[in-house]
Amino acid sequence: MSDVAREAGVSLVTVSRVINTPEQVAPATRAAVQAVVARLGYVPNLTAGSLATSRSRIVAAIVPTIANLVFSETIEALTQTLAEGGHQLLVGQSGYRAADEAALVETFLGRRVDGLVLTGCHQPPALRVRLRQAELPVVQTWDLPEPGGAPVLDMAVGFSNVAAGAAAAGHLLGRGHRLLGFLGADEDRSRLRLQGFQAAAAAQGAEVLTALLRPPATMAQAAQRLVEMVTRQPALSAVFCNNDLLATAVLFECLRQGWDVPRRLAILGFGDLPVAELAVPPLSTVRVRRGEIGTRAGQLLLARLGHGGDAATGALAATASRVDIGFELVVRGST
Amino acid sequence: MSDVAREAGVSLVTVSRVINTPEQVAPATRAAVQAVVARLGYVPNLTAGSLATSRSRIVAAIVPTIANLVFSETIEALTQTLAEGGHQLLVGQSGYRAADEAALVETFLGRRVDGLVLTGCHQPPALRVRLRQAELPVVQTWDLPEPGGAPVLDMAVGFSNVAAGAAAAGHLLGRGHRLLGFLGADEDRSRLRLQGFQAAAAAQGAEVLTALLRPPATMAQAAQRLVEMVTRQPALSAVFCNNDLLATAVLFECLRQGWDVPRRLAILGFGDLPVAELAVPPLSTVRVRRGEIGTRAGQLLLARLGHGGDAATGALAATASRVDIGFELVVRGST
DNA sequence: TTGAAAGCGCTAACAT
DNA sequence: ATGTTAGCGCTTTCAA
Repeated sequence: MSDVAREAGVSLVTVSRVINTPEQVAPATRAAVQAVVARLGYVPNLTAGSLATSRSRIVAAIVPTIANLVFSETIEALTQTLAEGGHQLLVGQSGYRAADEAALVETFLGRRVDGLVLTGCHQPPALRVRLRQAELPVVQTWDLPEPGGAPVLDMAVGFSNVAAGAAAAGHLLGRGHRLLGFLGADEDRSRLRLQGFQAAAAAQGAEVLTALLRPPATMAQAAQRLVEMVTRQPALSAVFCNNDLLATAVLFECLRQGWDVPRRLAILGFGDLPVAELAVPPLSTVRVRRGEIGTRAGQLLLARLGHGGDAATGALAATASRVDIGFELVVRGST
Repeated sequence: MSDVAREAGVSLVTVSRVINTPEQVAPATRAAVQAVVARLGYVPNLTAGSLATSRSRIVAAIVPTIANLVFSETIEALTQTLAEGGHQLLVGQSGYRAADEAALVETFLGRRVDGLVLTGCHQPPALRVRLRQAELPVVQTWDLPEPGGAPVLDMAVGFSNVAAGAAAAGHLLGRGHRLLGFLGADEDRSRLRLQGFQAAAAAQGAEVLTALLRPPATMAQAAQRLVEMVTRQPALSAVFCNNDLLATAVLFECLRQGWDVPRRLAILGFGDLPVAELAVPPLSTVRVRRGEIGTRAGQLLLARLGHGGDAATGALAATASRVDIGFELVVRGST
């Protein structure tokens, strides 16, 4: 920067202003400095800027894994939204392990990230305390705290997985099924859906067979567990798969076994991934707007970080800091 | 840090050493400092550290989109590998747009990232120059430069997409098909495969019908274009889909149309995603070890950044800086 | 084994 | 509209 200043015959601050607040610099001076910047190929050091302003323009997100369309679409939208606000995204993967999540948070705090996006709302107490005292904008995503549970840490975007599970059961019960299967990964959100699913089934005196797969749940596991379930309990007539990919695996397995879908076995998926609509028969599923979770999370953060916002806007954002994006039951041919 | 130093009765440097090179500090001092660190909940500011050392411990990666299993699995492995070496990953999405890619590179250069991972090896000349003069470790991934094309910028991990396309055609031709279909997104890697595919077909006097979908290619587009192709050219007996998801869409469409797979239409996929093996019939496909691309890219960077490496190791890494991970034709029931 | 001094490259606050 | 001064929080000499 001092090279540029010298060559342009101005001081350091002027160069700084040309880069950050060009409108504050006289057009002639600005043009001269910009010419030197271009000629020298000068790239401002954002690290130094961050140190001076104590704002990194970096946001971190922690997801269980990025190799799952469910999360990657959220991250895609988040990256996009943040980029529009001039922020970059640092990604961390917890692998569904709480210890890894805590370690990642620690690293990100060290980087002085401007905000943090977490997956889920069931952080261990120690981590909750840590985040509180860090006074860092935090958005919890994907689940929303259930009444009576731990409150929102700061901001949250998601929906009630318990309600989604209940809606899934409601649909299948409405179709006359009395023995339901539940196939999902053994992780937070899936268990919440199971909770709602079981409660709704129990309320109508129906039974639920459960298969929780070790995360990350694979399609092969799903197909195998399905066959086991049906073999052991031939009365099983409907299964709720906690992810459309698992549902697709189950659908193919039925094709292989010669089981008619939905007559022999009804299949309900989750997520409404592209495959759901195109499958034969098309999959009934619970639609969740994954991208919107990322977009809203990004917007909440940007608002908090004072993008085009005065105090009033900040206050507004604060009131709306718990966003329920809901879910939608999409009934197609598989149920 | 000065709070810690004062409380522990030592100087700043000592605290710094306890954090970065604890073995250089006397055990008693070390323990005392660590106790204060814990008590105060001190988190070292990595931004300040980066400024002082001019090493950010951040690597950036640019992919077309993260919401595609093809790339997200690479990113997953890369994140993992880098994390083991104490580096974090900043992600950027180009959306298949060269201008966005260049803008992202500029931002990342400003962050003084320690390394950069790019998708593809067909960067525009201006960007190539920029990267050269930045003297930044760069890994190009997914394609490897073809002989006669632009050389590797610095390091590369990938395979020959042209050869993969040729292998795909070779397989279908060997099955006796004379009129082949090609279904893929209109983007670099897909076009390279098309190139190899067409060349191999032409060499045996076979014809190729091409459908290039605007990226990101959707399953719905694929199903629709397939029907168009088959309707117009009933002699079409085999189609190479440039992604197993597109192949799955095509497979379902055949089921819907009542076209037997592989007898009426043979389907060859690309990638060997989990769905390929479980589909009915299981999809023949071209297997690419997506995770390994990320792992190897991460290893190349860490080696270059001097992890456990002396000059000799650095030299070794330099010689092996073009890694061909190959591909593998997996023949299953769909061809 | 520990410490003092001098930056890293930038920006905030206050001049002018 | 532009400049001066004083840091941001750490690490790197070099010295003790």
